[in-house]
Amino acid sequence: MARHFFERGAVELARALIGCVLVHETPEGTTAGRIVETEAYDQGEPASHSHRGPTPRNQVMFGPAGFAYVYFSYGMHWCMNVVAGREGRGAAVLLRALEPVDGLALMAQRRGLALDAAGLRRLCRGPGCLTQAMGIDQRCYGADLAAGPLRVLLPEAPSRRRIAAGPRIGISKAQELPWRFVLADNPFVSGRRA
DNA sequence: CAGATGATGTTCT
DNA sequence: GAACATCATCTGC
Repeated sequence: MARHFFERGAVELARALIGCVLVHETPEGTTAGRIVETEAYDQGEPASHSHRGPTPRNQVMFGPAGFAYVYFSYGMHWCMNVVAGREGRGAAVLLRALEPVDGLALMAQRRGLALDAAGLRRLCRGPGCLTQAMGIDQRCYGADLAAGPLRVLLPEAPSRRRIAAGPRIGISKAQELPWRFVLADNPFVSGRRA
């Protein structure tokens, strides 16, 4: 994926990433998933980690677009963002769910799930779940998503995308913004559909 | 199905 | 001390 693809505002990038494929090559094997749910975060609204300016944790959000912002959530889970916007703007897109595409056995092993219908649906449903399935953690902080072992690809066969927007999940501020995007009617999205 | 709750560590006030 | 961009598991419909 060319750098140019990522260089736009978080809301626009959140829509554009729906249907793209996230790949991670590790010594254990390769996993890949189609992005079916995203959320936009920008320094101009109070729900964003970048709202109060750069800190050691969020500094990559203020750098150039197309790099990974990975943070530790609730003492248990890793969450992954794609940095958006121009350098100096704290903007990023949270990946909330993937449709598993490749390396399903490795994903199931990392998640401790069986590869039956129920396990398959839960493999990458939720921001903490998809990072566990893909083997994403603090080592991926700042990773270049345009080229490298963790990267974003355009879909091989771009399907017609019906994208629905709604309020973001799990936040207490700026709840009115419809900055969550899902691939409509996709069974792998987390939470509610809209 | 919906709603409540505990586990757990980092960051900020 | 509180808040937190979560998840699995429990309860009661």
